Amino acid sequence: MFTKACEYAIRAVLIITMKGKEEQKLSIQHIAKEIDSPLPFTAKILQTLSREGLVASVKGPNGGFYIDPKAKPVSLSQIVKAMEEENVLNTCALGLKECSDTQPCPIHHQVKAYKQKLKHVLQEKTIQMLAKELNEGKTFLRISKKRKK
Amino acid sequence: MFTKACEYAIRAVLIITMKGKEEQKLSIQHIAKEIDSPLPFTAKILQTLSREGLVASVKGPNGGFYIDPKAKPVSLSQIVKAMEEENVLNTCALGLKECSDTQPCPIHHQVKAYKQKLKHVLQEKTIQMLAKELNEGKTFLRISKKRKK
DNA sequence: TTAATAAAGGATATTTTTATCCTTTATTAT
DNA sequence: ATAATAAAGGATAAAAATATCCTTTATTAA
Repeated sequence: MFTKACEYAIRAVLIITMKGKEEQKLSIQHIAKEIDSPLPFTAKILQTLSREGLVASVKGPNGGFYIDPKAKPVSLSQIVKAMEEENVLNTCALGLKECSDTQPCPIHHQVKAYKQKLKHVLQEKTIQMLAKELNEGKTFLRISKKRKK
Repeated sequence: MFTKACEYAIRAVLIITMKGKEEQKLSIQHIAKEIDSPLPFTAKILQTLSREGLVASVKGPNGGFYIDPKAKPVSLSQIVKAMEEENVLNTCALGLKECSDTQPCPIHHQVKAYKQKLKHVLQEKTIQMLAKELNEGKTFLRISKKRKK
């Protein structure tokens, strides 16, 4: 559905939102380990996210990534857009250049409803909402270790 | 959503179903032109589809591709499977190895419904059904030329 | 039986995505 | 000021997807 880059991006912003504070920023190393992603590739993605203003970053000792608590919540679609994948849900499922309600491809109608719903999810769901559910243990980003007896 | 290879595959089988008859088979050239796809790449894809038994083919003069009228209708998911993309709808949207109803990723539930419905569409819709709608002018594979006055 | 035709198959090339490495810049602590 | 640290940025490498080319095999028509 998304590219690896986009998957890592969403996971990274989630971790930064959950664990990054202005007084204790997260390093690339920490983030990559936490989301189990290749470190240098993750660094590139964080560069993009930082440039796009979706995460805050500071260089140097004690530097790293965090979310400005004054900043507006970040929607999933903002991240998808930052990773230049906005068209995942806007292109024809059969790859036709011309495909629309008036000139639909053979599966246009069947696919349309679901694309729209998903688009809505991406627009409405913010990283902050998802981070909350993660904190509450309702959802997961990594395999929850079996607790010792 | 699908790879180019899979898009071409679906479009190719549709064209073969609509226009290919045992007594008048379709050449690779004809198919590639019809679905506006790169010829040699399309040839490769047709090889796969033929090997998987989703289309019939004959070599030599007057050879080409057609659909055996005695064969069972082909579902979209059969094509997707033949192109080895069955997992498009079975993998976690955030790329997690472990993601399930009991250990859901942050967007598992939101995405699940979408994936299931789409999976259902792929299983239920056959190329024959879609070809019928194409023939009836209800759907399109190429830009319909504006008719002259 | 031979020549022509058209798909099958194998090898190779190009492009995009994924991933890595190295140098530069900003920031902090000493 | 200087050294250490950590992200930013640029250049490069590896892998996968897309695309092309050439030879072989099967079939048909002459």
